[in-house]
Amino acid sequence: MNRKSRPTVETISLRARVAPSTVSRALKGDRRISERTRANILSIARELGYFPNANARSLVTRRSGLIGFVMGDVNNPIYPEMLEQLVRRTGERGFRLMVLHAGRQPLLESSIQALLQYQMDGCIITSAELTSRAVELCRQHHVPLVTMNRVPRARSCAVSCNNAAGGHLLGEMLVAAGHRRIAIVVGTPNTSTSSDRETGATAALASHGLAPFARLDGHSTYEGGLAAAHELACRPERPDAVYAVNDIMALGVIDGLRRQGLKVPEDISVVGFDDIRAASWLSYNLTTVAQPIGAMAERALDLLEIRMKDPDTPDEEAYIRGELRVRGSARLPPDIDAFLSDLQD
Amino acid sequence: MNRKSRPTVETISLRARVAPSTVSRALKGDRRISERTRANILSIARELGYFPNANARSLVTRRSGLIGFVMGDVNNPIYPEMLEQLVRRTGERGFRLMVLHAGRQPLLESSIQALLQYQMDGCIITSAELTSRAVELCRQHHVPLVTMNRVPRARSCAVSCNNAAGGHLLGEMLVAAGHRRIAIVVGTPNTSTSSDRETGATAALASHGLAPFARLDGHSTYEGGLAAAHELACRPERPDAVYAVNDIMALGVIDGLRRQGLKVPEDISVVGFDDIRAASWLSYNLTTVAQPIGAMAERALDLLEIRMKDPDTPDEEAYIRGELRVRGSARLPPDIDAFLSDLQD
DNA sequence: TTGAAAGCGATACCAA
DNA sequence: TTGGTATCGCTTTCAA
Repeated sequence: MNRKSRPTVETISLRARVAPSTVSRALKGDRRISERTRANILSIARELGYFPNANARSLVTRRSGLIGFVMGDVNNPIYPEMLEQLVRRTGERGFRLMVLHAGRQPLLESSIQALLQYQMDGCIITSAELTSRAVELCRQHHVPLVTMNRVPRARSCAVSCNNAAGGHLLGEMLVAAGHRRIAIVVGTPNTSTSSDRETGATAALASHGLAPFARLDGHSTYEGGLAAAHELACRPERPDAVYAVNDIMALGVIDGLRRQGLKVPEDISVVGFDDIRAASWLSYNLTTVAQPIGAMAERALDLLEIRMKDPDTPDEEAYIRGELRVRGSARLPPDIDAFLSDLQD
Repeated sequence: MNRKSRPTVETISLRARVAPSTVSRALKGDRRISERTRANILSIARELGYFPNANARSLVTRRSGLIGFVMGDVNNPIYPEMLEQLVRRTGERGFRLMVLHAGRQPLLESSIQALLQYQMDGCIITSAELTSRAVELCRQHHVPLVTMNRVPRARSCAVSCNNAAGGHLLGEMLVAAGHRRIAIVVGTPNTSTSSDRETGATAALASHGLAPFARLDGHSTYEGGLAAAHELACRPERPDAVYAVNDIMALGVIDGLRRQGLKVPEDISVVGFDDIRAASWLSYNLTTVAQPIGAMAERALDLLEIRMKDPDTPDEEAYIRGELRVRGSARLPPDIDAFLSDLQD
């Protein structure tokens, strides 16, 4: 008995005295196989510790069960949080997640190619850099693609928080709280995430006859937020509130303002967007809009699976509403309860 | 011309009027192929946009180029940081990383099986839960395995920060700074990471005739650190320093102490271990020992690759020394320069 | 230096 | 309900 080589369908078929095709069918629960043979085959398989070779299978079925994931900057905790959601949910659906890339640096050509070499059934992208090239390759090779929290210029499916609505909400809240000099710290330029969150807020301000007091680039990093705060704090006239379009920058903003001796929210309000774990840490206690990453991950996989079955399904975009998390980093509107209940409409 | 089906070796062989085997050899740079045919084949391949089918290849070579990764709690940023290192470095070595699991919950049996079904060439584990079962399966099926920052009871390769040495260092530093009532907040019970970091420090204390002032379980989470701090702050006699065996708990400790009105480090020193990004955030400015995750990732892959080539290579463990990062959360020894230069020995 | 052909392990079609 | 067999795309002997 050769213990080195693992059992295959053939091993089982020999033992069970049936054809390999029968084994294959029995193993995947084909209805046409009699209960007897099937039970027999199953027991042999179990006894042998058999499990199918995914490579051989995908060679013939042309479906690998693999989903590629292109991940953004791991220093923004929202991405690891998305990863966790995706890993669990892909597993539940019988797929596996391959991380093709992680970080701010541009996506390598070789990483995109892995997508094709391994015959991935789909791909999810949350990174900003070089997305268009990846989108192009996916289209060309009919690999279903969903961008998460990123609506690319090139067409593809997209799942996103309703960033504009969230930004609007935050803008409204700041105005309702009496703020008039509201600075905005934007993130990675040319990303829909940043611009939607920004325009949502500016629209809210505009509806009250206000314009942003200032607009700074925070590069979607803690350090960028820190630098933006320094700049704002040193101006002759300071803003009375800062809206950073994501939490990681907002934390930097808070720390930067405090270093300049300002109190948050007494001297200046700060709000963010995402609701990463650190937003609820006591040092920050950040008011923010929670990104519904669980629902987003679920929807992303839905969109992918639909297109695996029918590649001709037209692209679609899904926007899922985020939820306001009122904490302590921003002054509250005097009529906060009314304000919040108005949101029900 | 059928644009639906992708080119294969056969497509190329037909065009180049050579045998498929010749194509295969030319593509992988076999020395025996003449420069002429080889150049021809290469140009045709490029023209066709050919790339090999990894599934077909691994079916025959029995090497998939895939490395499985079992990841710990994503809310501890050290794991995403490890992920980033691993993704990049596996890519550079021509491998791909498949995330089998992420989070605190126990590893599913199905995730372990994916390791086998996809014929992974190796596996890296950083999670604590159910590791032993995974180790067992890997051994049984000859899948090289390295645990990162986790030395399991069951035998396998392991790469780790020199946790004992790091703990010792922190203990020495706290004592040198004049602390006498040093509390320790431990992490996930029964993990070598936590216990080594603890015993390293207690040994240092013992060498000065001290014992830990208290020992609390922080569950390796921010919230656990917070709770531990509350408990310590409420005692009739308080510690004058807290050593949390990882940064994420240390941040919780700091926030917890501050909520109780204590100042860090004026009233109480806090040190951690890992040097996650948030450790350097201004609100915390945490003194800690940096885990050399880049070097650890590199070594983990080394160990894996060696065993892919020669499966009989005996297990080994690698301990890489971490580096003290002196910041502002702990009182400094009066002779800090001397203390630091002593570390050179 | 190149070709022919035999697999790798599973699936799926066509028969029976 | 089951069997036989071609096939997926690539690699690898063994010959030439």
